[in-house]
Amino acid sequence: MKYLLQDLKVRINDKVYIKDPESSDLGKRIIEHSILMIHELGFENFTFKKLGVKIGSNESSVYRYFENKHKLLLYLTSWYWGWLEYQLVFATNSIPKPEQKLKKAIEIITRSTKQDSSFSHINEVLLNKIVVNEYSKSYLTKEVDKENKEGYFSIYKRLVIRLKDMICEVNTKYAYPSSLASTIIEGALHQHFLKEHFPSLTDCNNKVTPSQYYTDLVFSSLK
Amino acid sequence: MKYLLQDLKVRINDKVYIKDPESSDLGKRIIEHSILMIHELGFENFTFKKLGVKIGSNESSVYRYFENKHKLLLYLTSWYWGWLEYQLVFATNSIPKPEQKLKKAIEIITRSTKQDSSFSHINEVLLNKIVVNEYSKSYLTKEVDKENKEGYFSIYKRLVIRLKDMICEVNTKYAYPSSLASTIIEGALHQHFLKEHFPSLTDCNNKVTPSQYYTDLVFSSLK
DNA sequence: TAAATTCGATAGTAATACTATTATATTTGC
DNA sequence: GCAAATATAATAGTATTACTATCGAATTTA
Repeated sequence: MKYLLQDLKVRINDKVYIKDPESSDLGKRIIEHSILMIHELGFENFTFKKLGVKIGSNESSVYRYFENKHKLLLYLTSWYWGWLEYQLVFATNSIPKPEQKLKKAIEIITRSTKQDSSFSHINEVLLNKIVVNEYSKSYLTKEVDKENKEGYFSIYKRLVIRLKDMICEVNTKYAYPSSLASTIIEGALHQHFLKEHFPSLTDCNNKVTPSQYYTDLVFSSLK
Repeated sequence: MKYLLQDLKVRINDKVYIKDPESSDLGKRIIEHSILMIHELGFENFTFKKLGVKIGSNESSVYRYFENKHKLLLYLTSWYWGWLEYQLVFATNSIPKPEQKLKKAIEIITRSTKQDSSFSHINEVLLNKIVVNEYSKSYLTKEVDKENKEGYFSIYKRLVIRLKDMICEVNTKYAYPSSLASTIIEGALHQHFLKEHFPSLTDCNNKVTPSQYYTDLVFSSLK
């Protein structure tokens, strides 16, 4: 799978970038180092100027790829959700039983990324941490409806709906499949965050994973 | 209850402000209009300069009350959680049966605020919307551990733990009471957001409330 | 009534988030 | 192999943000 993923290009709404960062060496360096720097500094303290210095290039060159850092965040998180969707489909495709399929899906979605493919310029482990810490900021804005209409969140939405469909396959009668799916995906990020920063607000720790919690939660509800 | 709440002063960690905004007329105007303006402009576009103009005062005067807008957000959200905690305790105190008590608690926590006390300078309806849209930004920062140590999130944590305790009273054996409690509180905000901006990702709408969804979720898990 | 506090006004700084221009370097198309 | 097109680096500049500092007038309090 590692090798398959290597050649996979996640297709991202071309309105989030001005010039496709996959199309040049500089573009790839922008992606690579923006992941490292956003992880290191946090999104608020990250600037294109600092990124320019880091990649031995110029602020204005970065602006040729992305309109602003918000669009860059949309690019990175879209890439992450696309990558996760691929993993989800790949891992669950061949499972015939709905229960087992859903169980696997929950596992894929709620686990924290442990290793990156270490070939490409994208470090998935750090990108996962960025999503935990920064994803909400990409939609908790005044522009969310406009950007949603333009399709900036379509990969994420597709992922939630895939999970919803799997829930429905297990129990057609369940009344809240969409809410449950969105709860799992968004909630898993939150539990990972709590584990790191507010351990008293979660039961997840070294021994108990978010996967276990959500598996229990989901199958109790669908029973 | 309305009248009781009027006189209730939510006690907020005094490190979040430089000068207690409750201690002066200007301070109260700062709180009142920052709620209106953050709701209107969103947190990112809100500045102390704009606030100064709105309250017919000066940027530098606002800085005498709050170090920066992040601290102001911490103040507002702490106030909200303190207010909600009061409502929770008030409404559940006299209920003897653990199941009914928890049911009521879920209702209080997951409902959207429908009316404000309309006496004080704080508009709870708008503040609730601010919490839905902005609360995550108060802790998804690089300073979260430091600020957590200084007690900036203690009211919120106390609320989660109260809910956790109620969950435990219903079922002592349940393995994930803290995670479930944090899921309800954070997840309810998320479902309200989805209802407004991503209706395809939730089952909540005019007819189905987050309260119903979470009540079902919780009691299924605790069965 | 003196002292202390509060507030409004003004000024100033460093950083951010861009935009514009130009010269050079590299790629590509013929 | 050369001209044209494109990409990049460097520089400069602007508006806004997020503050800090100072000062004098008004108000409160002791």
